[in-house]
Amino acid sequence: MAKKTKTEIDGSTEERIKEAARIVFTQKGYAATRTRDIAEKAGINLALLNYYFRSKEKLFNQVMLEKIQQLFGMLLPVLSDETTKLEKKIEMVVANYIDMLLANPDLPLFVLSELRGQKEELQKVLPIEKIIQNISFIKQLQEKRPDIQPIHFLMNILGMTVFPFIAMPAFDAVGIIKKNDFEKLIQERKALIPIWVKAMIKAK
Amino acid sequence: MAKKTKTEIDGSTEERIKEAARIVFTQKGYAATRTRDIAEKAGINLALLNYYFRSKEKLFNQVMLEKIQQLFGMLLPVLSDETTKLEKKIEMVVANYIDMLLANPDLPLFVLSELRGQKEELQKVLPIEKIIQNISFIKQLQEKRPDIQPIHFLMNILGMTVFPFIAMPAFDAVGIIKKNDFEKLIQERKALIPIWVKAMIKAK
DNA sequence: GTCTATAACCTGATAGAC
DNA sequence: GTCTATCAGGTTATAGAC
Repeated sequence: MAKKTKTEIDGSTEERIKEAARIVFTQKGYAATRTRDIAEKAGINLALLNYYFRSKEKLFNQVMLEKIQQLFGMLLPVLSDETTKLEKKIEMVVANYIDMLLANPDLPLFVLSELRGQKEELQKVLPIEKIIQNISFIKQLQEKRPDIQPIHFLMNILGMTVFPFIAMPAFDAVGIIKKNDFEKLIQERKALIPIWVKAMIKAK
Repeated sequence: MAKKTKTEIDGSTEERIKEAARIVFTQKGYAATRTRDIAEKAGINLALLNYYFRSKEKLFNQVMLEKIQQLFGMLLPVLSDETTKLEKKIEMVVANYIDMLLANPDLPLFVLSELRGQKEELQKVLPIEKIIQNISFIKQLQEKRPDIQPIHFLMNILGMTVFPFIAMPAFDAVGIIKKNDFEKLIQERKALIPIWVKAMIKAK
């Protein structure tokens, strides 16, 4: 049996570079990332990175579009399902989101910070008008609480779910949460947030 | 009357540089900021920046320490006051925080993203042990809900309050919120969040 | 496709005149 | 204190050999 090449083990060179780019970009951000770091992590030479992706910026844009979809793309299918009732939707969104974030803890901070000043990017990826209206989630909220803009509840759900991941580096640095306890805390929140949100919706 | 110099109008040169640094660093982050941009914004020469602050990093650290205190420093006095009862504390924290954030909308995203991987910084500034225990806010929460870790409620308050500011660039880019409507929305939340939090604390 | 060597550029920092 | 000019180092991107 012939000895396997790196490519056979880890996938195509192009994909290896992209995977390295995902890791380095999300950890350090665009400006602080050096293409040399990506090349080294991918186990290839710097010239090869440019051979495949032409430039740092083009490589970044590919990664960024993926990450944006990863962060926002999951919301729509759940929120717009007509057959699921409001309470169930809240549970599903929170549970799905938390699972995804536990697998990608630095995703939100990366996307949201790299998004400052780059307005064009998002609008290409997401069908905006459809999100705001026609999402049954919004209608369901309006039926229950016509006196409060549905966007408030969406922000509350996202805030309570996503914020711990954004603040984790700070909370960890300050010693409020040891990194080991974090996942336990987040798992507790998976059950608690839906309870809280339902109470919020009823609150007068 | 003699013509006024720039310094007389805008404050000392050192302070003008620092103010320019605050703006540029918070908008673009450390890595993406060029000292030339700061110098230009301050209306001085690049050499002068180094004359006053020795290096980009030293200037950044000064700004960063300020911003950390601005973001976290306000919490303790309110949360640890023994004479204020829980409900009132919640109202005060939310109202004070929102006012501060409206005046510094990109503060949270800046601090939280620059904090990745820099653990030392925070611990110097904040007396951590005192925060976690001995804060009457924590005790008050434990009395009402001994079955839930107080940190959950702290995260909920901060999440609901801070998250809109972190996500605003994204929400704006995607067209969910026009920038003009943002402040109105935030002002609504100033009254709503305390109501929601109180409902959350009662929820079973 | 992959490498080495290098070009072209940019950025932080300093030297030295005023 | 403030400026101009420049250095030293690092970074992206490409040329050219294999």
